[in-house]
Amino acid sequence: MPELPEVETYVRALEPLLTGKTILTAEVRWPRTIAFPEAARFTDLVRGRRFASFGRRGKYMLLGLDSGETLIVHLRMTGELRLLAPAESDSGSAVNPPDKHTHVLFALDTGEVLRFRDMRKFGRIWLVEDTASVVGKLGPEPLEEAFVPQTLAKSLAGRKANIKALLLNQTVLAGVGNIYADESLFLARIDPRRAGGSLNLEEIERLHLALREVLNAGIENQGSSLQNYAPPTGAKGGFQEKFQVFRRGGEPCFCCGAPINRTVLGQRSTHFCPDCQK
DNA sequence: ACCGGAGCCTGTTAGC
DNA sequence: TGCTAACAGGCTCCGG
Repeated sequence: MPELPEVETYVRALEPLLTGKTILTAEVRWPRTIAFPEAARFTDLVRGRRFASFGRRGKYMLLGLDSGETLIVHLRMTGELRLLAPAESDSGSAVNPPDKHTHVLFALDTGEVLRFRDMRKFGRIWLVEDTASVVGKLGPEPLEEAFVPQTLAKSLAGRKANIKALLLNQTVLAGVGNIYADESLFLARIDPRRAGGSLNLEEIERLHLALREVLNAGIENQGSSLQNYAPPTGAKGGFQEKFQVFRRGGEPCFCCGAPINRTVLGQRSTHFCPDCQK
């Protein structure tokens, strides 16, 4: 569920917490979490490395190390990173022992421990020299200036899949997930069931603007906190308070009062106003 | 090239 | 009240 605004919030929070700190050791408890390289090699390679840079591509966090390699973290649905103070991070500590959902631990030179937890075990971590091997196929960043309506128009041209499914497709656009897809389509007043290729230029311009507005509003509110997501500082995001349609099936549209429709598109629950969105 | 569906996971919720 | 089944949704893989 962490999407672009949540991951951006995460990276901004991690930067001051981790900059300049060194990984003494890493422990992998659920090897499948490490997508690349093999877990034993992963722990070898990160040992003694210092956090040097912080970035994001789509829903991927890019944590640059002083070796030149990049630690890439994808939280998928329920992943989280927590930095624990020395007093509470002692592995034998009764204060705050790692639970069964803690899959990777990084002991830092400050005595702190960075824990990767993930209830659903979908989250993944890579250590690569070339980030393109992981994020190279992603579509454009929706908040960068290079992303213009024409970019979107090219990706949608001739596509028969519904626009909702295409917005979730990370090769069309990087970083949009179920929440921000539904909210953007509502703001753009476009029916999520429409074939991507059926949108005219004016609708694509509306959608382009809506995507940027909704994603920026998400970042300004530090993301959306539903069941599982909270930034590493522990403070919760607030964008869930601003939802117009997401998880509002059956409730009245804030714009026209019609009950919000809930259906499934692209294997995802989809929420829209049948009157406002055409 | 494109599209839709299965599978990966487990805690929470809905329904009998 | 207690059990089971559906649901949540990020992504990859596979068949058509």
